[in-house]
Amino acid sequence: MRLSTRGYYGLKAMFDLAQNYGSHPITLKSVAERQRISESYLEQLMAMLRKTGLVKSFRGAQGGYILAREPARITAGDVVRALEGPIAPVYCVNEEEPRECDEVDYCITRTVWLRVRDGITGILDSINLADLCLEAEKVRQTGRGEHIKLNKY
Amino acid sequence: MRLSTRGYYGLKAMFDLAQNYGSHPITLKSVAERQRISESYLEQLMAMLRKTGLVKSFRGAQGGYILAREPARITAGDVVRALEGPIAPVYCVNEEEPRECDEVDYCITRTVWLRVRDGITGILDSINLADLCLEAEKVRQTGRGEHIKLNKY
DNA sequence: TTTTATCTTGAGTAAAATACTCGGTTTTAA
DNA sequence: TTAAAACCGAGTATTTTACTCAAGATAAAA
Ligand code: FES
Ligand code: FES
Repeated sequence: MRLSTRGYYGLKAMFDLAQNYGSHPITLKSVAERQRISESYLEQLMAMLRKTGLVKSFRGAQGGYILAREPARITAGDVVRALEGPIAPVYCVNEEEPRECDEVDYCITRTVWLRVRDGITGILDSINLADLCLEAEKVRQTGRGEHIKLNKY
Repeated sequence: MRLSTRGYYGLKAMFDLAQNYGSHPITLKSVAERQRISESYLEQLMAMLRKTGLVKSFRGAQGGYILAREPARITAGDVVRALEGPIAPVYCVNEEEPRECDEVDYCITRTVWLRVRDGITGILDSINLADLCLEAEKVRQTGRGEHIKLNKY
């Protein structure tokens, strides 16, 4: 029940861009450094994010990446779907092309995965990048107190 | 964001045992047939379920498996954890041994995964095998109407 | 115009995880 | 005694993950 590092790194990168939203393009290199992601790996992720229209890129010197729209209009769900494909704990409840077992009689368990999927998507779709920036701002002001508390896990 | 087939098959198998709860031990072979799981693969899964104390086994002729306790006291979360390990969409929010990134400053994204994890565990822990049996019973009585509706996905 | 910073593309790959299979051993009810 | 089961350990093909690398395209700046 694990996300790959694509979603993990990807959300970090998008959050980084969100925090720099409104200024000049941000270079992949600087994102990679701040977020401690391999530069060449992040290249691939950014390519996916660009292809799905979540970021815009500018080539050449002074180039870089910016969010394709306001942080408030990009959700964590958008990012995860761009990098990991449709959300589905198991094949038969895939968001896009669900496949069914042969024997419907024995598919009661499917309702479990359906509920799990809807739980996940509900949460991911309810969080946008502006929320995260706001939270970061709060953490910065309270001297990270709040964040430390979260780290009890 | 996908479960492996272990959790998928495992829940099916446990549901099968739950439906036969109270009678004689059920052979692995018959579970495998009904649920269309490879017999030798299911062997491994049952071994894991036995080691975590969710099922009891009886060897020899007329042997088989039974649930180790009432269906109402076994949750989907128990089954998934037994087969896939602690639930964690990303490493740093692992239920058991969370690892943190080096830079707490950039860990706002962690709160997302934390919420996702709690969403998943909340759902999985709230569903027990007796619930599923009840649902199956309902489906059987209403001629599967309800189940078909769910399959719109 | 040349240089340099940057994105872009495609190919390649090592390691891990997945989803199994198989053959043999042990146990136990009939 | 026999046959039906669980048990065990090893092996393996395939897929996925998590990268790396090198060459090319583009555009701003010198
Ligand atoms: S449709 Fe997937 S469990 Fe049956
Ligand atoms: S602790 Fe995992 S994203 Fe920072």
